[in-house]
Amino acid sequence: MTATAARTSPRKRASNGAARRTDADEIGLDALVGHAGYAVRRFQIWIFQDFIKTLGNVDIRPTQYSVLTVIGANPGLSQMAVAKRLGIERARLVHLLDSLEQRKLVKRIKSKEDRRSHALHLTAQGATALAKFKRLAAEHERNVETKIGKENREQLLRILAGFT
Amino acid sequence: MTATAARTSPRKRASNGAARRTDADEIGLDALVGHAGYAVRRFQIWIFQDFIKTLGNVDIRPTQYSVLTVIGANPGLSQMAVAKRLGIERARLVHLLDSLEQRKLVKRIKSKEDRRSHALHLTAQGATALAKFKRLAAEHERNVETKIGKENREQLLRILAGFT
DNA sequence: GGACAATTGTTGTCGTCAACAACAATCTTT
DNA sequence: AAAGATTGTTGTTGACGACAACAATTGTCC
Repeated sequence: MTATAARTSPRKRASNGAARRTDADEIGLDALVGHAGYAVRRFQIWIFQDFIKTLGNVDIRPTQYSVLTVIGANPGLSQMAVAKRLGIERARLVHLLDSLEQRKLVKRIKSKEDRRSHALHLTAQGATALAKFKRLAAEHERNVETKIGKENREQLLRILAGFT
Repeated sequence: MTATAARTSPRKRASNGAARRTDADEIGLDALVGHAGYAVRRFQIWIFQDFIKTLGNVDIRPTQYSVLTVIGANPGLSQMAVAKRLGIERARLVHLLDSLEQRKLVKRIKSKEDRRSHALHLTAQGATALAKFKRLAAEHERNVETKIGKENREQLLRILAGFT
């Protein structure tokens, strides 16, 4: 069946169909090449791994970094606003903030205007920490440049600017 | 409340620091803009959601599609080879194949050459199903084109070709 | 030829993450 | 005042990546 040139063929392919190139890397992807989603996914995994490794000493993951950055740039936002801006669920943000608050990087201040919501702020410690994180994140960004090239990275940012 | 210009202050920022632009979308991202990882992540989420929605009727997710595609293009591969080629863990592939085998799309054939390994093949049903999946995937790919533009999509594929 | 290391598929655990659903407290609307 | 919407919270589910351990089998090395 399929593309198997079975039986009498000189190329080793057993009748049960076990191909003998298991270890080699010449495995075709067929339709997968040309799928943007596949390439983007693989690249996203690589980029996150590099981010996690580069910020490994300070133990900050990409999502945590994005939360800290938004709060730092917009002090006083509510959890709902941060979640909506970053495209994460408010249920998920609760745990993220629990962690960041335990580490004394962020504080929740009960709003007097809307007693349902919390105003989010960096602590003093959080502000200085974020400055360090940003330096490491810039280092990570240079790794990306090295990987795909300076112009390619800029083109990528232009192409995907609408998703930020 | 939200847009309420609170009490006497002209500029809305209470003493507790609750900013009054919770619902609006003019929230700065500061350092996040310029981070390739953030843009790529957001784009990847969008693209996967569109894929899942477009292939929703046939209940096929991106990872499942990639496995079927590779097996279809390279019949007889071992699980190890497929896992390595797609960059997924062989432990994870076990569950994926369990599901696909239950749905009669894939079959594991015990290899006689290496009795540890399984030769992976599409079933006849799996082959015809994959043809349908590919048509739907092509439709999804057109959605991507519509979203970011034809040339941008092609540039993206060129830039990220090294990760496939 | 036989001990030892490596590989393959499998099972299991852990942590991240998206998607929902439900809930109490609190606004908003009418 | 009553009904509806919003905010933060808790919980569940499932996909996914990363590890670790294991039995069966193969490869290697002496």
